[in-house]
Amino acid sequence: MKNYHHGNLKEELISCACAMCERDGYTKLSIRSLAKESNVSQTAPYRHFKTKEDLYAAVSRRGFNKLSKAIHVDVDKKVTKKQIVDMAIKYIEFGLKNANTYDLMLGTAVGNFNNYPELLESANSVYDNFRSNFSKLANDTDEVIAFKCITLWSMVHGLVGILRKVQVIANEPLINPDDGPMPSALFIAGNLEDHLDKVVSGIIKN
Amino acid sequence: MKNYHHGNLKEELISCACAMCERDGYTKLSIRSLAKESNVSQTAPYRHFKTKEDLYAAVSRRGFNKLSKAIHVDVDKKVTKKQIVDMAIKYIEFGLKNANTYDLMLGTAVGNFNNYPELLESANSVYDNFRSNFSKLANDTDEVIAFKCITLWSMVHGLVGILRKVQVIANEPLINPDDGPMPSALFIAGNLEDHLDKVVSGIIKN
DNA sequence: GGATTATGTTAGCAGTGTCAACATTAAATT
DNA sequence: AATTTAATGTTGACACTGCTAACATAATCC
Repeated sequence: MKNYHHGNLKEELISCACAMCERDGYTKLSIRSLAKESNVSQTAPYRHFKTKEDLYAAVSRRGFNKLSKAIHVDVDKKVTKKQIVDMAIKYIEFGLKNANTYDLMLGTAVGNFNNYPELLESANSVYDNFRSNFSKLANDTDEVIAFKCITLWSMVHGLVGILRKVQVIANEPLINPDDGPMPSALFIAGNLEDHLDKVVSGIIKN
Repeated sequence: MKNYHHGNLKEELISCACAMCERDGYTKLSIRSLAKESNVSQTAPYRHFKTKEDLYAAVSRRGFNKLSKAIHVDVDKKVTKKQIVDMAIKYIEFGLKNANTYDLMLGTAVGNFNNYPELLESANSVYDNFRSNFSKLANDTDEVIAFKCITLWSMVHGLVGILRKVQVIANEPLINPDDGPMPSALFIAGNLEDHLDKVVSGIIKN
């Protein structure tokens, strides 16, 4: 046999898993189907991921890295309120455009991030975007900044979850139920900027 | 055999499933383990739930009913801002105290609530608490009320999710990582009232 | 009371996570 | 360079899962 050893299987597995996760949702992602889609034997992935949670962690990490890049704002000293609102919108857009992956990232499939230092690092880098921006907005103590971060992060995280549910649950006329989640989300996102602006105003007055 | 027919199996299955769901998480809840725990054959539950999603929907519905009761405020005409903040705190407490069930309710395990009219009704009743309170707080149009509801719901939903992640991700000193999620949540919840107050203030100024 | 329906059981399929045993290649050591 | 060792692949197997079909029993309806 020529390529008994693949050479770059781990990378290929992760890429493939990321694609499958976003395509079908992480619950449909199985190690066996991943192996099949990658043209290796059923148990080959176990050489690189001891458990399914390990695989989840790897996919999740990619997601956090992507999210971190998506919301990053490159600024030197001062940050304006508008830039924070922009970051919030970028975050929400990521969550809606990568809904399946986002579910994995912020869900409970990976129980404890402490078991996956690299994942923890990537998730931290998302948080650092929040902290960095808020610290450049005003001269607050670390504790106040942390509270602001948690509050805004909760807001945008909640919006990602609720915007996907609300058209089903609330049955409100402001969202067209015939549309998929994306159109309605974009619709709201357009008007949401004002709301986020008000919310952020409330937060930074702390 | 005496009791070949159980008589009240569906109810018992749902109760048992709710307990198992909250105890082990909905991902660990299997129809077969549920059957075993209920002392019936493996496939007996299928007489009452055609698919696993049907079972999820039943458990989720119980959760929404419980949540709806938990956040309900009985008022006649006027609602104060404090009462809205109270409702928000009650919501967050529910989400943290029933974390596993909450994951099921607000997650994607039940894909489309429209397939489960009773579940939809129960979820709607939660939303109605928000709407009812906001409509008694100010004289807004339906559209404005809807936006306020979505904003606040997102806030509290997000907090439920983030408060459980943040002690791991953010590594902030304000939360003791040795504590379980409940103590840290309660700690934050104590100080959170002020923050929620400000957020609600921002929302109702719309 | 007999037919129909509801509700239970047993047997079995395909798919899953995971492990053990084995095969082959790459890397490290002497 | 040869040999040992480690890394990485395969096959086979076990227990568990969702789900269906075929059958058994009990409750209900005419």
